[in-house]
Amino acid sequence: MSSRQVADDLSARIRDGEYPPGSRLPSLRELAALYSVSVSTIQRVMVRLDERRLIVASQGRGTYVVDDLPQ
Amino acid sequence: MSSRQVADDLSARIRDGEYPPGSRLPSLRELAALYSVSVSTIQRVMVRLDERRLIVASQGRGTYVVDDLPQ
DNA sequence: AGTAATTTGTTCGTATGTATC
DNA sequence: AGATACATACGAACAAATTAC
Repeated sequence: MSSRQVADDLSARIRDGEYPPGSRLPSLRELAALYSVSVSTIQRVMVRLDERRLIVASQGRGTYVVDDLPQ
Repeated sequence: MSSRQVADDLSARIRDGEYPPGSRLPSLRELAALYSVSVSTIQRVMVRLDERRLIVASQGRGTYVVDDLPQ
């Protein structure tokens, strides 16, 4: 599974409210297990979501859905 | 140097015409050497530029600046 | 109050796979 | 066939934040 596919899936889940604004996403390791891909791939996924302004990552804390989704 | 810093720098160079539309960017290894970062970081940089619709990567060929830059 | 341990994101380095030349 | 190039995987080390003691 490619980083773009996973990014699109996660983006959709965020849009659908499965991960609402302000909530914390599963950790990179957890997401890797969820999607059966490597942590490296999930890192590229997170970079995509970051560029899409959907998440904000914080070292040591976790990755959070932004308060105000674009559009 | 972070992947976002490198991505911002490369984006600016593309915008400035240093890497014009249709041209091929240096290879991942070359870029890694240019910015004194690892190839892994450059890969995340490329994902950012891909999300910004500035480049198109082609396996086995290289990474090219898109013909029509956004905006 | 303070420090050690844990968690989590970030970067690094290497190896393997796939595609192109 | 061989070399080059991007894509994914894996493991390790690092840095920042939190938790446990």
